[in-house]
Amino acid sequence: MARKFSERGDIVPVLAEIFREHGFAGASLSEITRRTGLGKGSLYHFFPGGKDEMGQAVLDDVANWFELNVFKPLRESEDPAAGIDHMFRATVRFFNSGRRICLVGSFALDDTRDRFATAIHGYFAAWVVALEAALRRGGFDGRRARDTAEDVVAGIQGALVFARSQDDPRLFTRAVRRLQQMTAPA
Amino acid sequence: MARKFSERGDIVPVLAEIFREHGFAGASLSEITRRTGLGKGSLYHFFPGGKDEMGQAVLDDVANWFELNVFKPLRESEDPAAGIDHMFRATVRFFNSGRRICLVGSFALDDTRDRFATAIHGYFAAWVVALEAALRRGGFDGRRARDTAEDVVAGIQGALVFARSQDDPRLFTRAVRRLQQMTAPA
DNA sequence: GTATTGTTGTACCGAACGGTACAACTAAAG
DNA sequence: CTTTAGTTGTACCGTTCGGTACAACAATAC
Repeated sequence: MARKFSERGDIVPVLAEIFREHGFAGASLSEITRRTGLGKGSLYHFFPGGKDEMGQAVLDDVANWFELNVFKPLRESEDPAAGIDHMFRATVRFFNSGRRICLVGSFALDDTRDRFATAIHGYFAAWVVALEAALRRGGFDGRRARDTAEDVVAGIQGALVFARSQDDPRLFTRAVRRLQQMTAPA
Repeated sequence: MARKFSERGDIVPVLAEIFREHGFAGASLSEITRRTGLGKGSLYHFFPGGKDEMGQAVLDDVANWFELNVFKPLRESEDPAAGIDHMFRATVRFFNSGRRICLVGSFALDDTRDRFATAIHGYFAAWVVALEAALRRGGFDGRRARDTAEDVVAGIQGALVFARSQDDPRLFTRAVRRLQQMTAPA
């Protein structure tokens, strides 16, 4: 076997950052080759499906991260409040305290959504379901658990957009703190 | 004077819809000529600055609509609660009950934001300021008025993204109803 | 009628797009 | 050293991109 010069795993985070900055449609192959340092040859060697496969790989990577660092703790933490607390801290960390936007959310807005519909749908759905279950275990009744979970997940998205529009990450962290209060047992 | 065959005012709403569907980067001139029915000649006659000027015109149009239908009622309504109620109804109408995404929000996410920074910043800032003032007139103290205004504006954005990700507009309308409850006097 | 002004379609530009083909190379296995 | 599989750079493909030039047109003013 020949030695691997690069690996998909090394490239995906770079791709993610590019898609975050330019959106899926706006991310050109020339920008991708420049930032990854890989020629088209290598790029299409790792992603024979081209840009679409890169987008899918990035979404999968994000999904894995959240599954491991957010959904699973939410599901398996013995103390549901601890799981929720963990979620908020991981989320703030992931979005770099509001300086980073949500790739899935950005893909969800324009017609990019059609190509990645299941991944985008699944990401938000899994988040809401996991949070809803934790809230319910923490004493919220069914209706309120569901509503609060939706409000928190959507609220995080909105706060990212808002903070970015004002070029002020603190708007995100402050909003998250208030969302966290919504999850405290009444 | 020669007769006007078309007017900027007739074209802008079509442009808005195209930008909503494809994003700014993803909206191609060929799609624009197709949907507007105008050749490049006419297009560049009305928008000598090209796509950038089209984007600016669309943002201005949205800003005007919100100024007239949301911010002004919020500011001038004698009963602040009535102004806020008006805001929510106008907002739901504007976003077609969750079937339409927010153009400004979509522009805010990728590097399109850099070109239209002031317009995007101004849109959200004006909204928060107007809502905050109304809440304060309605009895909210300063801190709580500001926080609630931010939560509502960001919450609407997030609900639009979330609803679209799940392809379920009702997620938007339900979220808005809950946001509206947050604005009810304690 | 003619002149004027505003509007339009078409042909065209160079550049960049996403994607393909393939020969050259690297490094480990034998 | 030779083989073999994995990786890379480069040249190239047809298409589409945003944008320009301009002649032809329509409608009003005179």
